[in-house]
Amino acid sequence: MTDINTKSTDSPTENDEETTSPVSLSGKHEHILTLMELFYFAYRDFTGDGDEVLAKIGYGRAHHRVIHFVHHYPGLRVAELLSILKITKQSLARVLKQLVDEDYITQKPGQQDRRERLLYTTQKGQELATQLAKPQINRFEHSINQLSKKEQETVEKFLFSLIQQGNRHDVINLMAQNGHEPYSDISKKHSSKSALKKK
Amino acid sequence: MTDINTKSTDSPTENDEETTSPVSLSGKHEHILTLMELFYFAYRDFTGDGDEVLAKIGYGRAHHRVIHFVHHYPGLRVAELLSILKITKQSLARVLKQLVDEDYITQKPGQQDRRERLLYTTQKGQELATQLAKPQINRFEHSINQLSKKEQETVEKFLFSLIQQGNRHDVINLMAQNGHEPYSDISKKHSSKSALKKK
DNA sequence: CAAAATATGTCAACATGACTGACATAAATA
DNA sequence: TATTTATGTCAGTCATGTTGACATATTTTG
Repeated sequence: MTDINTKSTDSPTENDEETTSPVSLSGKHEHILTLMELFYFAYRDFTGDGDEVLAKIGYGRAHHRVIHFVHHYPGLRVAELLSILKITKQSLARVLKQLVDEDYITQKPGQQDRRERLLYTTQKGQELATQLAKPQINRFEHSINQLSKKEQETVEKFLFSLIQQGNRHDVINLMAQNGHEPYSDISKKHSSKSALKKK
Repeated sequence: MTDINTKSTDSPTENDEETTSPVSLSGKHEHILTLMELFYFAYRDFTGDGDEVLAKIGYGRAHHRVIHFVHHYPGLRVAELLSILKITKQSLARVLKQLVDEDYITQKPGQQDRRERLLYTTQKGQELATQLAKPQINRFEHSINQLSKKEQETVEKFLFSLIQQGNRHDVINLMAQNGHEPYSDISKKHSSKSALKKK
């Protein structure tokens, strides 16, 4: 009941047998749903940022993600990348192979464990990574600059807390590689048995 | 310079011809990059929430998105859905057809404009929508509950500001259908020529 | 040291969900 | 009446995800 669509007259007058009562049954969580949608819209536009550049070289968003993480975490192992992206080996192999073949990424055996193939961006890869990152960084910079330091921390805390419990250690460990301090509550104990970290 | 990977000994000693200097050349925007990654990880886990339920009925995330928006905005027009999802008609048609055929969604001609096919969830569709929403709502609720009212507004403002300029009106107009007030700065003027709103 | 475990790569086959571009219909509008 | 609009549909293609099996090199373990 109660009509919603200010837009097109809605309120199915006839043949409303099985349609729902227009207004959000979700009423109770209306505010949360709205926030979820803002999150969705933000991500939708965020991921679109690199598309033009990618299209020019025949790459997709999967390539973008790979090159981003390899660029930001040089020496990343394949297993770590898989854990970050949460896709299958085969899925990664396809895009990674292209990136390696086309000289955006190189692989080097680890020194301690020579089974590992540590990933690095080449000069060419760095240039691409930088180009792809530009619009996304701008987007985030504009948004974050409208916030106070304290507010920025709030956002950071919020985003971190949205991450699946079991994945937070991995994220912390990953980011620690670039000198980042842990996040609030989580980093109290644990820190070993991560799916990301080495052995 | 400066070594990064605490993990596996990195620092490519030999054959480091074209690999990059390990540490983030991105140094300047290190903090922004980290925030972007948190955003990515949060979204990654958020979207995974419905997977089990979806798998049981042979649906994918595309179905989830469609049923979510139709459920939350009963009477949605196809054109609005296309504008929300930013995919092509054919892409939408495929999943929408399945949802209609399998009685999760029904279509009714608009009263004013009978060319329109207003979308509504059926009883069955509502149940599915509710089930799919549950884990995501829980995720957001937990996170948002850790914040003060003021902090919640900060997060909302931040997410909204991440949305592409040209798309913000559409989002506002869409959400207004469920009685939501505009967001901060943006809603000063404009409000007509939206890609979403009716004629 | 031999056996088991690990890190990675690869192959074949397949599913989902995007895309393009063309064309059709019904209904609203100029 | 002619045009535009909202929607649907067809054919074909591509990007990216999946499974499961198997191969190789290397490290770790009993």
